[in-house]
Amino acid sequence: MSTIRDVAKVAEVSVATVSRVLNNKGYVNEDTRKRVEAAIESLNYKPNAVARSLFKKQSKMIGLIVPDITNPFFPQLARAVEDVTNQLGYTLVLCNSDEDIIKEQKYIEALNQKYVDGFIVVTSTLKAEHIKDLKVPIVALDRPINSDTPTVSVNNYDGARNATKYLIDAGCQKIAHVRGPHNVLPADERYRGYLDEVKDLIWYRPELIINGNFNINKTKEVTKKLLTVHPDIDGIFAGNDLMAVGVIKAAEELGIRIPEQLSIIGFDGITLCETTSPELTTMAQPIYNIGSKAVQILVDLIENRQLEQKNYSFSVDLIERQSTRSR
Amino acid sequence: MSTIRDVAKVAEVSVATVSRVLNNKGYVNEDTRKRVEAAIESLNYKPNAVARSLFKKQSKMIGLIVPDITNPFFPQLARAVEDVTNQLGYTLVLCNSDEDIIKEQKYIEALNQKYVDGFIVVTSTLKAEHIKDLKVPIVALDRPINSDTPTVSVNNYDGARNATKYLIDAGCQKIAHVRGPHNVLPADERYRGYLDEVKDLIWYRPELIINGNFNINKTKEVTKKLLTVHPDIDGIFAGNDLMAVGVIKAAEELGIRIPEQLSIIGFDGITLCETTSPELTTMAQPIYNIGSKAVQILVDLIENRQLEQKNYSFSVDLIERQSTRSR
DNA sequence: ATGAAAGCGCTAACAG
DNA sequence: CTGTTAGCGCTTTCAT
Repeated sequence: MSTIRDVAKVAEVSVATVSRVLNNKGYVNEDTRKRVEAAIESLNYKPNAVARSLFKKQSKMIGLIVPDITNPFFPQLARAVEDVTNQLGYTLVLCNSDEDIIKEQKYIEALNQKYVDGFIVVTSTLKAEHIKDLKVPIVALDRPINSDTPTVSVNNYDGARNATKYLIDAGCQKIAHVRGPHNVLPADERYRGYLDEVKDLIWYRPELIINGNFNINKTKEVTKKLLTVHPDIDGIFAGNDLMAVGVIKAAEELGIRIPEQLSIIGFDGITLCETTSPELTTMAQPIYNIGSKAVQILVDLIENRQLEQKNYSFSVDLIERQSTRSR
Repeated sequence: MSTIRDVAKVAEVSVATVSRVLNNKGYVNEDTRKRVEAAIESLNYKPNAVARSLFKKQSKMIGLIVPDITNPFFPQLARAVEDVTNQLGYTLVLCNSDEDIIKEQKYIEALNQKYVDGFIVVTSTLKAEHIKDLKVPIVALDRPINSDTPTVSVNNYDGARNATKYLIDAGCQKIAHVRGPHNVLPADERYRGYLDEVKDLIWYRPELIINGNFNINKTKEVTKKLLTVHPDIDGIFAGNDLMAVGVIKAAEELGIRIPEQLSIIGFDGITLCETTSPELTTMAQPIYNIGSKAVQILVDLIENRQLEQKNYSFSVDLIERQSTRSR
């Protein structure tokens, strides 16, 4: 590993000059630049990122904190984030928080000590108070932290209304909703969307709403119970795709045919939708765009560029597959 | 952000002493240690990891290079790797290579400049020559690089034999194999296992082996073709779970019932197996253990500990689910 | 047991 | 246009 001094020596200039050509900054004569470049080449010199970090107090790294990369929504997001992070010259540090505030804070602190330049976080536990004296920018993904923190997410309320409407339009006469965990904003919003769409319909009853906790097996259990008590349910809007899978499993075990007897629509648009049988109709988030936008915003913030917009709310698209009757 | 100097000042000692208590190294009087600790506490001092890195030439970070975190095998692996990395006091950098040697090399170089302490790589493209002058340890995961590089993987050959045997024992009379890409060792080994198990059986023919490239849709296509030409195939060993899903899709479209008419067994044991209908029988890798072991080895290497063993080959376990007839 | 000082590799005044 | 130099915050000889 050669250093900037070695290069300087070979090129017969000072380290300052080498630094100038390295960073394309300040005046440097064309000939000496050539010499320096030749020296760099011949020594196969690579600048030391750590030394640079120490001086600049930034590391060209960003931290991504997700609840659990194992949840199939996150790999796609992480992929987008990693791609763009990299394209913009940064390096991605991945952290799994398990929705545990302690872990989140430990990660943030540890990465701060490494001069990480910013964070992208998916969290329901981290609040304004926890990040108030963070000196680097942070952007909230999927779930807002507070109004000061730039957020990129999706219009869950509208998406949920549309999903529900779709089921109604497809002729469903009694539509249930499997909601996600309380106090996870997207789950709450999707619930609200469903409710506002059906609350005035004659068949509506609060018992049609059950909690699947964004979890397949939990959903399977509660759905089996629900379908047993209300065998006339002919449509279910699941608060996410994972829970929609749970609904499929429940229907299967009860011998209910999808979509003939029961239409199911999910939410998120993860690739898992295409591997189930029947394949899942869903309200798809533009997952890649969301991740990508979050990084762009973060890097704008890091590099002190003006943000055109602080919050981005993407809309969600219906993808019709086999789990719903076509209208 | 206070520095070690601030602490020294408050504790009325030299920075050297502070450093000693920080690192629990060298002599330091009990009283002064107390004073220093109090100062650290009162200033809420956190040592600067970058400065430390610069001096020590190591960063307490490790790089994980996988083909694509979006492939459902990798999130589970990444999760294990991240967990253990973290438990051992390191930070994980995630890289998606797309099996592109150029990207792999770019990542390695970039991380080297950050003094990353070691790498865990899943690759079929990286060869000995590419890593020969890497100064930090590297461990190969899932696929070996060369005999010098510690490797943790699974006994693909035996697993494949057992998978095939299982189908035979379950009464299948004509068993096909959907293999993964050539020159990806696990795919080759699984193919070999299948072949050795069936090559002497009277029904065996080379046409029973098709290439699904570890890809769902490709597999669906080739399998449909195969099943059309050979409608008497009653068992398929898919080289991984993803391809097994493709097989399910193919059978579905052809109206072939699983497992009554066709038994399917996959390989890997990803969680996806539990979301399909029918749920997939598979030869499951101990994915978490594999990832975990890889990190342990890597950190042993980083910290100059003697390796008990350089290569680990885990065995693979049959998990019976709904896609195969029970014997 | 403690402190002074050099230096990890780089950048950015500042001088010239 | 180029060089000298002082750090960035930490660790580690080497004295004392």
